[in-house]
Amino acid sequence: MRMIICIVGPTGVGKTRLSIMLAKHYKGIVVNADACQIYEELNIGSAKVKEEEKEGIPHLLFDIKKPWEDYSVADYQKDLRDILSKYRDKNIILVGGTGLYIKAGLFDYSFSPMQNHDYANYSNEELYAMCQKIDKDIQIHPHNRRRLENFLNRENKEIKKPVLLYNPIFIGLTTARSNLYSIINNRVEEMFQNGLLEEVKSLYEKYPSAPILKRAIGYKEVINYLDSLITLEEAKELIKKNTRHYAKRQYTWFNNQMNVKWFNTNFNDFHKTYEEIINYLDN
RNA sequence: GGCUUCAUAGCUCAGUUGGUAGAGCAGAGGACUGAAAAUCCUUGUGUCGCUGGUUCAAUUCCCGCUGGAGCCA
Repeated sequence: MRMIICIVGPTGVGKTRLSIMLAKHYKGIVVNADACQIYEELNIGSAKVKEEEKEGIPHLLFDIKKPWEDYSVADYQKDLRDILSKYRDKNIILVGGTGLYIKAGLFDYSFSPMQNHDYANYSNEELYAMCQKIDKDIQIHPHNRRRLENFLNRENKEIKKPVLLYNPIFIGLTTARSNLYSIINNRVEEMFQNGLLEEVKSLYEKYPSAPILKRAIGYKEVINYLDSLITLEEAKELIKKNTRHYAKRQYTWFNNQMNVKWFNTNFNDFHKTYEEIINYLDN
C-alpha cells in the first residue's frame, strides 16, 4: 500500500530538505503544496527547491503556471487528485506550507460553480446582511469582505465538516519560535545575496500586472521598493516581518486544522530528527 | 561651565488642569471551502528615569541628581 506522507510546518524549518530525504528513503515522488512554488520563475523568493537539490527525484506541481496566470485552491485540488490517481503505486511526499491546498486536496472539500457578481458597490455591512439572509448563523466576520463576496458568489452555500478521502500521514516540522525567527531573518538576507532583487526586477518588467507578484512575500515588498515607495532596507525588514507573521498563521492552521505529528528540530540535529521521523513512519 | 528641553509598555510616542495611564508598531492567540505567502478577528500592569519636598493623594507641581538632545560661551 502506497504512503502519502505530508510534510507541513512553517516556512524555513527545512521541509524541502526533509522531502528529498524521505523521497529517497521511500523511493517516492515529491509533490508541491505551496501556492507560490506553483509558478514558474518565482524561484529565489519562493524558496523553491533548486534543480541540483532534487537528486533525480521527480518533482510534481512545481512550475506549472506562468506568473501572470490565475490559479486557485480548486485548481490545486484537481491537480493533486489527478496525480494521486495517476501514481497509485508510488509513495507520495506532499510538501508545502499552504494548509488550505493540502486540506482541500486530501479532504472532501467540494467546489461548486461560482457566479461572478460584482459587489464593489456594497458596503461590508450590506454584504454581511445579504449573507445573513441566506444563512442567519453565518460564520464569516463582517469585516472579512473577501469571504463575504465569495460566499455570495458560491452556488452551493452548504459546507459540511470535511472528511479525509485518503490516508495521509501528517508530519510537522517545527523548531523553537525564537530559532525560527532568526532562521527567517537570515534566510531573507541570503535571498538578497542570491539575487532576489534581480529576480523580482526582471519579473516585474516582464509581467508588471501579474497578480502573484502583488501578494507573494518577498515580491510585493521589493516591487514597492522598485516603485520608490519604500527603501531597500525597509523592503528587507518588511519581508522579514511578513514572513514571521506568515509562519505564525501556518502554525495556527496546522495545529488546528489537521492531525499533525510534530517533530522538533534545529540546524545541528537535523539528521537525528530525520531518523526519528523514519522511525515513526515505519511503525 | 550657563541656559533650554526631553526621560511613560520591547520600540515610537499620546496623556493625566494632582485621584497610579493609552494608541500605533512589535509580540502572543485565533478563524479559515476559488486571491491562502491571501483575507479577517482577539489581546496592553507599565517601579510613568532616580532621590527628596508640598499635598489627604504626585507619573503630573517644586528642589536636587543621573542620562540624552539642542543653544550660548
